[in-house]
Amino acid sequence: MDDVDRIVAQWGRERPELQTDAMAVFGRIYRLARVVGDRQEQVYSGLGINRGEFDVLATLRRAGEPFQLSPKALSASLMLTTGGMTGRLDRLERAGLVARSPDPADRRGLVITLTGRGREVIDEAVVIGLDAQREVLERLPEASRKRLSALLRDLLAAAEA
Amino acid sequence: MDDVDRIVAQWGRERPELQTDAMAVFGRIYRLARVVGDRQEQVYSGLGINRGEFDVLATLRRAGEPFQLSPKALSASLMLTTGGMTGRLDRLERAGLVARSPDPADRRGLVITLTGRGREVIDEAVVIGLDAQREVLERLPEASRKRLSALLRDLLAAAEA
DNA sequence: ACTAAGTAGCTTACAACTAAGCTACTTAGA
DNA sequence: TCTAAGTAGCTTAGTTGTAAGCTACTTAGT
Repeated sequence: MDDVDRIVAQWGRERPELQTDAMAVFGRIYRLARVVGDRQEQVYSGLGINRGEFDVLATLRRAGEPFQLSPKALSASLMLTTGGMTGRLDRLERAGLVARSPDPADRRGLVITLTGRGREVIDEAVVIGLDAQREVLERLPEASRKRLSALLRDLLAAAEA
Repeated sequence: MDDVDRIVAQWGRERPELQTDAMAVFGRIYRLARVVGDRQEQVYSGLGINRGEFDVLATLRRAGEPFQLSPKALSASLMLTTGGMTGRLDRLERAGLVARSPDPADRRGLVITLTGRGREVIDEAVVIGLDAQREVLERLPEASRKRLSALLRDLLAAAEA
């Protein structure tokens, strides 16, 4: 009987005709996103970045050598408006973790490059962030983790359909 | 092969030593929270409220007759600072969905009451919000939904431990 | 009964986002 | 080869949150 069970039980008492199964599933998804997200925020703060900035650095890092993407590609990948991306890049540039340079192929555009320091920070951050996630996930037995992973994949596909 | 699979594969190429299982699980949880959350935001907007305001109204409604709670109880229940709750209550009061009145038992405190209009709005909102969630969840077979629900419950317990 | 500590709600300052609109540049079509 | 439409990144205004600190009130310990 956790908080979500209590919420569902309250609705069951107040509105007995309601079909509340979906509420339990998504209620727990929202809480997990918040609780684990806050935890990641904490571990990243030790490196002077927040979760949004982590996501930018990680996207550049994952792209592989030479760790370059346009602001447009970054904002599309992170589902962020271009205005929001401008702000994140301002902060990251000020911190010396990325550099802006003109796109040689398109004078409207910029190229964002991970600096050496930026690469050090993200290479460290991804390890401690994963550790924080594993610390939670590994409390479930291996078989449960496998099943959960497969089911979440199906559910995300359903949500994006 | 969805977006999350692609992200995990990119990390596997760039940092082959990384243990990426947890990333797939929580990456999908974050996306689900965002995608389904945005969807709920949309359906509530037809009633003139957003998701945060829905949560306040829902907490009052679930409490049962006479649909009253203190701002403190609301902010604790929704994991919100008291300043944030002041803002939400300002908007809801302006919209005529809740009323503030002095707490007769504690002169520091207030009692927030759902108005008649507030009750109409939340009783409608909870139905259409649940419909939006069910529309996603019911694309999974019954057995999967049951297993997923149980696994998410275990994972949330692990995250909050 | 008094005082010190705690609590309730609000205010202020600040952070980080979106939406809309701007300028500069690119590209597709007559 | 112009020109109209589209795109890139930025700016501004508005939204919603947090953190910290305030006043007013309550409560626990002497």
